[in-house]
Amino acid sequence: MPSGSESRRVTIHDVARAAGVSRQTVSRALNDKGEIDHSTKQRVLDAALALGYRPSRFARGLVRQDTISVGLVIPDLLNPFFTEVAAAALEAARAHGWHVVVYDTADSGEEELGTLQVLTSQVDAVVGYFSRPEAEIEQLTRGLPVVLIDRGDDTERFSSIRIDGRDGVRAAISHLVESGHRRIGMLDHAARAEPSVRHAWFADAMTACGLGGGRVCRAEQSVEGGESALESLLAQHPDVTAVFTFNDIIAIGALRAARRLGREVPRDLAVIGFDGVRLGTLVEPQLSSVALDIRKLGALAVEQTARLLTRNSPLDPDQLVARADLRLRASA
Amino acid sequence: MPSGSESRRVTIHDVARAAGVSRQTVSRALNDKGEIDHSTKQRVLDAALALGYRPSRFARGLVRQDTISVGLVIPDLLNPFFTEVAAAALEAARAHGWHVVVYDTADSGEEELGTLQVLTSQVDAVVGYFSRPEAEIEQLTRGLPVVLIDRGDDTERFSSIRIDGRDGVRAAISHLVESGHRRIGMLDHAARAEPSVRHAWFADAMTACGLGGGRVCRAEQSVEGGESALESLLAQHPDVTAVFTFNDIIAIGALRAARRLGREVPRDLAVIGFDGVRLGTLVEPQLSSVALDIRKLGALAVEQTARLLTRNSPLDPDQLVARADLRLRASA
DNA sequence: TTGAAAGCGATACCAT
DNA sequence: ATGGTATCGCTTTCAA
Repeated sequence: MPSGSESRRVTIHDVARAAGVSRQTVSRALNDKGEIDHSTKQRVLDAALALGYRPSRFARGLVRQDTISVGLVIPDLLNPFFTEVAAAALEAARAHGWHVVVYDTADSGEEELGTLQVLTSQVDAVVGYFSRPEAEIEQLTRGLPVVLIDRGDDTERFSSIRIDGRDGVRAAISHLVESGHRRIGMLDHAARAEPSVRHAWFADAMTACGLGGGRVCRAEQSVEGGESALESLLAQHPDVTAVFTFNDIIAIGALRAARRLGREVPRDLAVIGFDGVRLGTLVEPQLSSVALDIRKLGALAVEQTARLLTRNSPLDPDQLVARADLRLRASA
Repeated sequence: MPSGSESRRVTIHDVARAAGVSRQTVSRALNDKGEIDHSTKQRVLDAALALGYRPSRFARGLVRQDTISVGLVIPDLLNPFFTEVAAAALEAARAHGWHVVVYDTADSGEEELGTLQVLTSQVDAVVGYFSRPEAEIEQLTRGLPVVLIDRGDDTERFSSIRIDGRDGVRAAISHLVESGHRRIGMLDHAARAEPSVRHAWFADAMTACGLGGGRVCRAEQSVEGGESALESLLAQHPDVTAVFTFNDIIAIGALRAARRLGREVPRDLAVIGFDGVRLGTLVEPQLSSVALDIRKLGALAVEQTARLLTRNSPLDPDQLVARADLRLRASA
């Protein structure tokens, strides 16, 4: 068996002893305070280096109540949309000098719970995506500032950054109709039992355009999910000439499936996604999308967190909204 | 002006007083220890809830020396390769029960320094990408376990996960040659002054195939960088029929530029990238690449960190290697 | 310039 | 079942 490390932690005390000074003097030397003799300081620094001393972040945090850490909870970092949200949040948090602890819940409710469990004792605030009931989250976070992102409409207890794509989706459908499309389908997400809010916007827009409910298929939130969903949709409704999707990743799947099925986009099938991820500009044809300002979304979430943290006039719900607007590219 | 929060922190002491018990009893109630009367426990819990009490993570960390946090330093989270590395590291870290604090250095040496500065007092180990000189990193991390990823060859002081793509690149070039290509170019990265290690592999492979040095252009690590680099390359050497690129993101830029220039891939121009990011399967045509097992890369980095952390037989350099192998798809 | 002592907020150990 | 006391490692305050 390997010879275990039975080495006790090197503390400030050890350094003090080695340098022949008191602990306070060590503290002074290490923290670049004035009021210390240059040679003493050097001696302390040498001793610290020699012993491999590192201050305990806990002990230090205990006395100097500064450093703030926030937990960022993301369902799936590999989903480009969430990647962008994370990057945006990271950037905004850095401006505040915060440390961001990132958790990927792997799109699983259980992981979410486990994450929440360990997370809460490690951070000063929580930002991110949660699918569990509010009561559950509340119980686990007990008093921690929490900012949810894109949490449907059931957000009573927590601040939530809402996404408002109603007008954007309306514009998307209008555009399709003006382009001559009549049989328009939607690829909704499949995560929950009920249709998504985005589906509701879609349905409203269809109605507003004098069209029926539209054909809907459910899709997993992945490229593959989008592919098979489009296949199902077209199998059931071969006459569909345009699709709106829950998000861009699904749309990109639809693009691929269309190609495979020999439908040229946008000639034989128009596709409009939702989110406006960068990835949409890399595929061929470039993806039209009801696009969010994702950086602003992240900044908003962080801003609200900051206000909650300082108990300083939190933004109210109608300021916590990120609008999504139609951004036309090549796919529709 | 907003009425500032002058509220002192609620401590275990306050809860104890409110519940009419001692602090220890509060601790018991909150940590689900046995040896406590049910009604007492309930009373304590109620008091805690009422006061909005949250244990100090610092105080707790000080006495229970468990929770481990590692800092993950990434140059640019929006670069799909780094996204994948981050996701892989996150996953591996979760298995250890670690918390991962993520820092995006925005590809800037200065940010890197700033990050290192604040980071070191917040984590128990550091993993990631660094471009600064080792001596500088060492000075800033002083004794913290550090695991570098893909740090060229100048890695004396730290553990580093090396990427070995020599054979993979050789295979790539051989494949091109066998497909009839003779004039092969490379789009190297432009971050540093010297050519990259990957360029050296390229040059060696070219030599081994009896071809000259090949035409090289520098590219920024972005799709746009790849686009303009390919344009330059073809402007200077219109006779080039195949390119190998520093990484996939640049290759994808090359793909786009080729399309714009009316060169069909792979017929008029073969393209092979490096990294093997998922994104490569989403573009058209799908990207051939000298591909890494990125999850393994992340797992390896975390594994070594764990060993360093426990001072438990760290892996030696030749075990810290991620091989990259040719993965042929449609672009070559 | 330096040191002694008093916290910071929790948990562990040992009494009771 | 509950409370007293020591302790974790550091910084701050105040004397010397």
